[in-house]
Amino acid sequence: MPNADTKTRIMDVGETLFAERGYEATSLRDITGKAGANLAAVNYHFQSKEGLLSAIFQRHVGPVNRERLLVLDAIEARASKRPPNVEKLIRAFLAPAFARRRERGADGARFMQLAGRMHSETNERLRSLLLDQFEEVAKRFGKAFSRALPHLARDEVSLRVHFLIGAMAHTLLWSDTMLGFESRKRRNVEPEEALESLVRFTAAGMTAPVAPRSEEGRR
Amino acid sequence: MPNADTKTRIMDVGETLFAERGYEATSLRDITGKAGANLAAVNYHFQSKEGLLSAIFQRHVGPVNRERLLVLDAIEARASKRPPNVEKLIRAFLAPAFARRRERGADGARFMQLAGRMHSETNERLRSLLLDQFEEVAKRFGKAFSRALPHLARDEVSLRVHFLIGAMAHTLLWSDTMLGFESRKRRNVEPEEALESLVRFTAAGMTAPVAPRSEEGRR
DNA sequence: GTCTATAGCATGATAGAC
DNA sequence: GTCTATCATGCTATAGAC
Repeated sequence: MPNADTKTRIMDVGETLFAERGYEATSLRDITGKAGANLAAVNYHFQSKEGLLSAIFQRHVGPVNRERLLVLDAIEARASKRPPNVEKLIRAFLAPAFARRRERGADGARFMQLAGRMHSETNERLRSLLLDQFEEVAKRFGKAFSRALPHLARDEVSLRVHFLIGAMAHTLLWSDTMLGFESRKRRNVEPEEALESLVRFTAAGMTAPVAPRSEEGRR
Repeated sequence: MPNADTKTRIMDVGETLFAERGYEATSLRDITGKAGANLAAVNYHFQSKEGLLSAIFQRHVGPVNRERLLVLDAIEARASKRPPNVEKLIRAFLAPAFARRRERGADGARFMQLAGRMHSETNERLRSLLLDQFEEVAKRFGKAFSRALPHLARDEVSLRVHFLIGAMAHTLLWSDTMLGFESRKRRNVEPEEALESLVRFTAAGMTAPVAPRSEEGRR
């Protein structure tokens, strides 16, 4: 959308470059140059580089997280007393992010990549951008997974949720340019295909038995 | 080790800062300052900032990947004709990285974090640093997983390996300062505990049935 | 092998005209 | 709201003395 107003154009380009190269590796000059805007416009509209990232991130993550919570509401209303189904919980968590990609085309793909990247961001200030946005989702889904997996220790559930998030973040970041693991050939992965496969994988992982199948495989 | 020679001190500090803040966010001045070395020393010993990262990375990843391949050799020798056991393959891939942490203490923990971070590096030049080092491991383990999961399509195996790597990378990056998913309380996770849990999770994921349990959970 | 000094350029941010 | 010009600082890298 090269005809959008300056503020939007900056956000669009910023989204692309932050997603492709990362926050630190992208300069405001890169962004304003590509957006056909003046360098000073970033500070005028967003106060700072961090402000720009924040605005970009919230544009997508707000709707995605609202959708996640809506689906979770529906699941809990239907399950009411019984513990919720793990695969449904996982799908409620993952599908809205992948759906946004389908709905928004290139825009959505860029957001997915940026979101994946933010999960490995360790800068405290940038990280709290992400954590603030996820506070309610984290709390609600954490509780739901604990209820759905009552036989697991709390810490074990927490670990497994981290694995789920890691697998998701990696998929969001790379599914556009995924490399074959054996050869280095690139291939694109359809978001729907990646989602279905990821749900299967993580649902099996979350519900895995606590006691290892055999304790001799250790060597 | 504040008494090591300059070259080693630079590598140690570089490892710490690259792991904590990322490559782009760390300057050579940060490194040489903390290492009590001269700014020019980096270029003298390592030619460039990239050269330093490369040296740091190879110091650990070489031994880890050699160990991975040794264990894989043993598994394939024992299984010979039959397809190898998936959980053993996973353990062969994951355990050497976690073992290095146990053996090397703080050094190993820093390396784990750096390694986790490299998996979400998209800079082509830095990324090929990682891919070059992993070429043989990727090829051998890719083949082994395909043999161990003959009922799955090649692309499905490849996707699942990516999920495995994503879960691993996230765990390597965060296990030192893992946040509870519900509350934001930090807690440290013992590497052994994380490894065992990760193996269980990913073994279940890799061996998950292809056909979804029920196709109505879609909504 | 280590130092100082500096080249040469990029950075985020802002002041102030229009 | 957009521009130019510029500040102050940071960056990687190198030349050359010791």
